[in-house]
Amino acid sequence: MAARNSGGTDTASAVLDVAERLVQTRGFNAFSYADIATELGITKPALHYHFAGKAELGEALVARYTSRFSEALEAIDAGGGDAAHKLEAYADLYAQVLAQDRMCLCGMLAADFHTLPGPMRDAVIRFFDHNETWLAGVIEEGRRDGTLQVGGAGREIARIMIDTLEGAILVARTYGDPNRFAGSARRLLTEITTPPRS
Amino acid sequence: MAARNSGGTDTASAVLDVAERLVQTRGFNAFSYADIATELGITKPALHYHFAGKAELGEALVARYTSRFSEALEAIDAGGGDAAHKLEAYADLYAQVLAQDRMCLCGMLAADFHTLPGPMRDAVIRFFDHNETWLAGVIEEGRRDGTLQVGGAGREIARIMIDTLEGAILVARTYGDPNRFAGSARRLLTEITTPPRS
DNA sequence: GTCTATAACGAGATAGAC
DNA sequence: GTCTATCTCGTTATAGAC
Repeated sequence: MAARNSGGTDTASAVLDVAERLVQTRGFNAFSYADIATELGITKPALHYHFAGKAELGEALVARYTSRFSEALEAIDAGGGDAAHKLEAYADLYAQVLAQDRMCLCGMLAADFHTLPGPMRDAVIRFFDHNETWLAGVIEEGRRDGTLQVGGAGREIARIMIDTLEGAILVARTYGDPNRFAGSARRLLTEITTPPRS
Repeated sequence: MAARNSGGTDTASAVLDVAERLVQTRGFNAFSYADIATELGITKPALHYHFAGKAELGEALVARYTSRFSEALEAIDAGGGDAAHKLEAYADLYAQVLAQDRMCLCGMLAADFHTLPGPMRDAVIRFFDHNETWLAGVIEEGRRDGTLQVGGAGREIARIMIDTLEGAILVARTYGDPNRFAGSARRLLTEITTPPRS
C-alpha cells in the first residue's frame, strides 16, 4: 500500500517500533537489521525493502519521534494550564520515556552523534532546536502573564531545562532508578517556577 | 616490564590514550581494536597482549579515568578555595573535557550502559557515586561555614549538578558549541552559590 | 612485546525468485 | 512484500613464530 520508506505500512511501523526501542536502550551502533528481523519474524531483505539502509531507517526514526514529540507539545499547549504546569508536563514527557527504561531517542543519538550520517545529525539538532523554541515560548508567556518570575533569557532557561532533563535521564538509567530522575526534575522545576523570596 | 593488563608500559598507556579518545568521541560500540592498532602503527594481536579483550580494555579505561578524576578532585580540595570556588572548579573539569571535543567518559558509557559487560557497569556507577559523595561533602562544608545557603539535601544538589553537567556536555557536543555548555554551567552554579534574596 | 596468518562470526547490503 | 542465497567487509580473538 504505502511507498518505500514511507513508514506508513503496518510492517514499516512495526519495524520503527522495534528499532526505536533498540536505539533508545542500546544506541544506534549497538543494534542490527538482524535484531529487528528476528524479533518481527521476518528476514533482513524484507527490512531493506521498507528502509533502504540503516541511515534511512535512522532518519525515519528521528522524524517520527520528533513529530510525536511535537504533538505532545501541542497537546500541552491545548491543555490550557499556566506556564508552570506546561513546564511540569514537559518534564513528565521525559519521565514517561524513563518509565519504559529508555533514554530520550535524540539524547541517545547525541551520544552517538559523531558516528551518525549527516541527515541524522541535522534532524537531531532540529529536535533540540524545536524543544528549545517551545520552552522559551512557554517561559516568556509565563513572564508576560506574571505566573513566572525567573530571571534570564527564555532561551537560556530552555537550554538548562533540556540539558538537565537529558542528563538526569541518562544517569538515572545507569542506576535503574526513576526516583533519581524525579528528584532532579522536581528541583529544576522548583528553581524555575518558585518566585524569589522577597 | 609491567605485567599484562597493568596499563603500566608505554604501549599500554598509549593504547589507553587512543581508546579513551575514541570512546569519548564515538562511544564504546563504535570503535575497534583495528582503529587503535592502525593509529599506533602496531597490530591487533599486540593489543590483545596488553588487554585480553575489549571488556578488559574498557575496565582499564574507566579505572584510569576515575583515578584521574579523583586526583583532580583532591587537587581542588588542596587548592584551599571556599565551597563555591570548588563547585566552579568541578564544573570546569567538564568544560575541559568538552574543550577537547569529548563527552565525559562515564557519561558516554552511561548511554552505552545496557550493552556493557558487568564489571564496566559497576565501575561506571562507582564513578558517579564518588562524584556525588565528593560534591555532597563540598556542599555540606559550604553550608557549615556559611558560604553556601542553598536549600535541600547535599546529595540532591550533588545529583542535579552531575545530571546538568552531563546533559550540558552531551547536548553541547551536538552543536559543537562550548558556549552552550558554559551557559548552563554558569546558571547552575549561580542557583547554588547565590544566596536567596531577602 | 610484537609479528603473520587465520579462524569464526556478524554486519550491512544486493540479486533475483515467488 | 517477502523470501533464499550470497557477497563483502569488519569485528573480536587465537595459534604460533620471532
